[in-house]
Amino acid sequence: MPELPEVETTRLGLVPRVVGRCISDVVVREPRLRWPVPRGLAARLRGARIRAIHRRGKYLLFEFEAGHLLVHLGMSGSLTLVPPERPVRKHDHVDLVLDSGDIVRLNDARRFGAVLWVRDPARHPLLDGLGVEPFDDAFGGDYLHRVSRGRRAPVKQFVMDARVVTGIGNIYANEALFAARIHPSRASGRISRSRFDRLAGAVRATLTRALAAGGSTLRDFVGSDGQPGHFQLEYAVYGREGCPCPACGAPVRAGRHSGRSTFYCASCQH
DNA sequence: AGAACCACCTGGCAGC
DNA sequence: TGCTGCCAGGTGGTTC
Repeated sequence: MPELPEVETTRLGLVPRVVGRCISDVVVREPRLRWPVPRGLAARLRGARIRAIHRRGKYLLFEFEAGHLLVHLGMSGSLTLVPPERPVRKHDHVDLVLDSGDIVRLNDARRFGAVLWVRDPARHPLLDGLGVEPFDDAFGGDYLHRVSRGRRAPVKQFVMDARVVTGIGNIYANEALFAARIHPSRASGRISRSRFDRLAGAVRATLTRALAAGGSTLRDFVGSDGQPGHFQLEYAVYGREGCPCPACGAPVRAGRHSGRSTFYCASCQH
C-alpha cells in the first residue's frame, strides 16, 4: 500500500487534530511488528506534547521534545484518528491516546510496519541513508543522471531505490515510467540527461496527482479519516495487463523486475 | 559498490 | 465448501 502519497495523505489528515495535543496513554496490543515495539512507550510519552508530524520518505515522525516516534506503515498499515468509543478491530496493534480523547490507531494486518523511538533522526540508521525527497530542490533529471552513471540495473529498480530517491514504490514507479515513456527494463546508466528530466517531471506529476486523489487504495489503505483513496481509478498501466494503453491502445504488458510486478506499454515506452 | 535473492506476515483470490 | 498455491503497496539483511 503506502507509498509517498498515502503516507503524506495520512500525515496531512492527522496534523490538524493531533499536533499540539498531549499523549495521555499508549496502548500496545501487539508488539511484534517488523521490529518489536519498544517497551515503556506509555511511560515515556504520557504527558508529552506532539510538536509536529514530519514525513521522510515513507516514514512518519511524530516530534516530541525528547525525540521522535517513528511510524512506518509497511505494506498493509494505516493510521486513523478514531473516537474513544470505536471498537478495537483485528490488527489494531497500537493506540496513541490523546488528551482530547481521540486515538491515533495503527492497524496493520501483515505487521511489516514499525513503531520505534528515535532520539536523533539525523543519525538513525533507518533514516540517514535515505536519498532525496522527490519534491526537494535537489531532485531532478540532473540528480538522477549523475547518480545512475555506471549502474546497470533496470531504471525501474533504480527509481524504487530509497537510497536514490524516497517514497516511490512499485505502483508509482510503473506509472511514472509510463508517463515518461521510458521502458522499465532500460539500464539506468544508459539513460540520457534529457530523458531523466522527463522522468523526474513524471515522478512529481504522478505523485502530485495521487496526492490530490487521497492516494491509492487497492485493498486496505485508508487515510486518517478512515476513507480510501481513489487514485487507483486513474492508473494508466499498474495492474492493467492486457488493457489498452491509454496513449496508443496497444495492450499493456506485464513483467517482473527484482521480484516485483511491472506493467508497461511496449509501443510507448523505450 | 552493486545486484540478486530471501525473509518477515496475513489475507484474498483463482483453480481444483 | 474447502483445500492449495500464489500474489500483494516495503525494505533490511545476506550472499555473491
